[in-house]
Amino acid sequence: MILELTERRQRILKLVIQEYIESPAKPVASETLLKKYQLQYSSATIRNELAALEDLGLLTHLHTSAGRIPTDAGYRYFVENLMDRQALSPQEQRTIQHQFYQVRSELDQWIHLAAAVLARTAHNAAVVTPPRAYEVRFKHLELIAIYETVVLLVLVLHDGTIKQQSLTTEQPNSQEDLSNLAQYFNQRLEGATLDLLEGRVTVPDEPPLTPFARMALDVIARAMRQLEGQINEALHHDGLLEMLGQPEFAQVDRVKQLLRILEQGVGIGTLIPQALNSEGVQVVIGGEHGQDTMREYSVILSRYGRSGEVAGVLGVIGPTRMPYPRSISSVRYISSVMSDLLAELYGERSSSA
Amino acid sequence: MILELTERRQRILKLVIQEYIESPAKPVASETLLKKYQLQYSSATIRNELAALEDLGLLTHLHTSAGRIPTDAGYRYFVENLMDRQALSPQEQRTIQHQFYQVRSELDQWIHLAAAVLARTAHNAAVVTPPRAYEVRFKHLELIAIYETVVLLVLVLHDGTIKQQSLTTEQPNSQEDLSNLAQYFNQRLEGATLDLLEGRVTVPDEPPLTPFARMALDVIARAMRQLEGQINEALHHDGLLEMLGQPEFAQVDRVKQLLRILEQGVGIGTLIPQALNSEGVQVVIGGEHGQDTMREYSVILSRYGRSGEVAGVLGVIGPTRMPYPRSISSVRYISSVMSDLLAELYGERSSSA
DNA sequence: GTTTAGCACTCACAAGGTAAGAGTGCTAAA
DNA sequence: TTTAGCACTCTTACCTTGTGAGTGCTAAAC
Repeated sequence: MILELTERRQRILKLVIQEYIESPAKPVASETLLKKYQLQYSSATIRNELAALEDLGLLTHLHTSAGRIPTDAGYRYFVENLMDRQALSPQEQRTIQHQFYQVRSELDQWIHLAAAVLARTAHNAAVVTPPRAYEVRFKHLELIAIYETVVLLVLVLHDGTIKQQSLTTEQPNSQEDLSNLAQYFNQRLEGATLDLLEGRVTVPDEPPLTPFARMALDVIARAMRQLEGQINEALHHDGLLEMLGQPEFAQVDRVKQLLRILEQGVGIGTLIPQALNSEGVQVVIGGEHGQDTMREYSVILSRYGRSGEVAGVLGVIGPTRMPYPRSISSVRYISSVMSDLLAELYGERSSSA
Repeated sequence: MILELTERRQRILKLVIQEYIESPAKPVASETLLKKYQLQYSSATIRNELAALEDLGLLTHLHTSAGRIPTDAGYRYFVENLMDRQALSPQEQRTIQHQFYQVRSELDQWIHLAAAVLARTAHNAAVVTPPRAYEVRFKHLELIAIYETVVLLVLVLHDGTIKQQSLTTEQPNSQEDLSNLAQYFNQRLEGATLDLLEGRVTVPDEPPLTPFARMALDVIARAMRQLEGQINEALHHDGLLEMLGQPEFAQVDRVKQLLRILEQGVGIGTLIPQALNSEGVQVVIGGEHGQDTMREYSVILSRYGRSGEVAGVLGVIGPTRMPYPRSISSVRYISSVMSDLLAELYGERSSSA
């Protein structure tokens, strides 16, 4: 649906939305607009225009004598046509760069930092999935004798994901035997995908695997299988506290809803794989995608890393009344920073944003 | 302070507290007690006794014509003297055992499962710290070439903790060189504490470390230093959603308080190291320990694992009005299950509870 | 001395009623 | 097309009142 709006209507719509976002959440009255932004026409004219915008479905009313609030369509129009697309200030960019620089070598801190920084920058809740390769591939195995009959298996995958498992054996193991076995696996399995594992180590003309080696292989296969479909489960979030001050969350029911979205991925489950395969920043406003759970929330997501290689998703979740320009800039900028980090780690195949 | 209460007063106090916990959070009236528990004395007598218990500081009033609610001291008396110390039902124990059995070899899942199970069993928020050794000791190092000049360093500590770091070098590295260096470190550093690291690898009559080896050693030292004081930061929690239905959290401010406790460790920071060095289940009711933040919350903590060896802390946090018997049983049982898991992993030095 | 019936008293809470204020929508004139 | 003016609507805050729950006290009963 393409809407042709007169310049004046565009201007008024934009002001209503900006005012509503900053007020915060107070319905916007014609008189307020007139006074605050010194418009050239009277409040009656503004009222006429507001009524027109309401007929177009971009604004609504809570009751006859209340000011206007934007509809989902109104926000959508704002995001696509009216919004000032300003980047984060150089000062903020430097601060963020600096924070990431400090943890650049600590892979397990990345997503925590990303979520924390994003939440604080966008003033909303943030979600981040860890970077994962499109395909799960074996990289390295380590077997460490922890205690006579207990072995710690550390599996490193091609994208840097690490899984640790413990194995209990009948007989005591020497570290030497374990290291040899690990080396054997490392030589044979380098780069293997899940379906290649078996074939690489069980070759017709060779002695079969020992029971322990068989067990280890099974554990590796199971771990890799588990990681294949795990994107949603690994959703990390931050910034809940940031949001609870907002008027939308004055009643606890709303907080519960939000928790279900953030902790259990209800409602954003489908959006994440979608964002992983898209370019640029995705904005979903309210119930646009037919998700009833999300009717009162907006989600701004972006992939970081490179599609098909190692990549993850990060984004912001908040009430539909959210500062879109700032949120979008934040998501865009932080995803570019994360992309650069990944590029550094996996070689310069990726390009900087 | 030792309080001598007549049997009747004890009985009434116990009923008031149980009723208040289950009502939920409704002040308890004399008439209610009489009807619901068919006491042998009249409501007037009960009122006299209630007034006496109030004089002793075990109960209070919100206003003259309101029923009684317990004070912190009342809860304390209840927990120490009146509570029925029932264990979890065999059925529940089996379910919990079963859940832990399923992830017994996946170390990184333990604390997630523990928090989830504890929260659901105790119907409150749960906190769990990962198992950590009293002393941080080197166990194993792995250096993996990820990309020409990028190396993934995987450090395994003696307690099973894994840290991953990336290193960037000037020159490309061969996996063979890396493996050799790792092996060299593994031989020299086995079991070394932080202050021994340096001495083990820089021996007077040997060639000095290569720049890369020096860098790796620094990273190891930094990681170990970081882990030394990290108990609080690693606090994992679950069950927030579980609690929001309770009347205590009807207003969002309370939710914010709770979040600050769970996410930032405000108010429980000191309790955790304390629990780590104590035997048995610790119960802190309301502001007993002078923590103003915690005035309206109770904490039930227990160590799991063995003091001085590998151990962690788990527990329950809720409003002072919490089902103490059940929470305490849950914490006790799950800490014993976790202790058993640890014992299995690190040998039979620990005893089952 | 302990228990209990009886009753006055207190306080929270809900219901109803009113007034004030914000803001629209419409009309008619500019 | 714009705008002044005003009636109308609806929310919100505030008060008032009534009701019910529940205590605390007193005086009689056990």
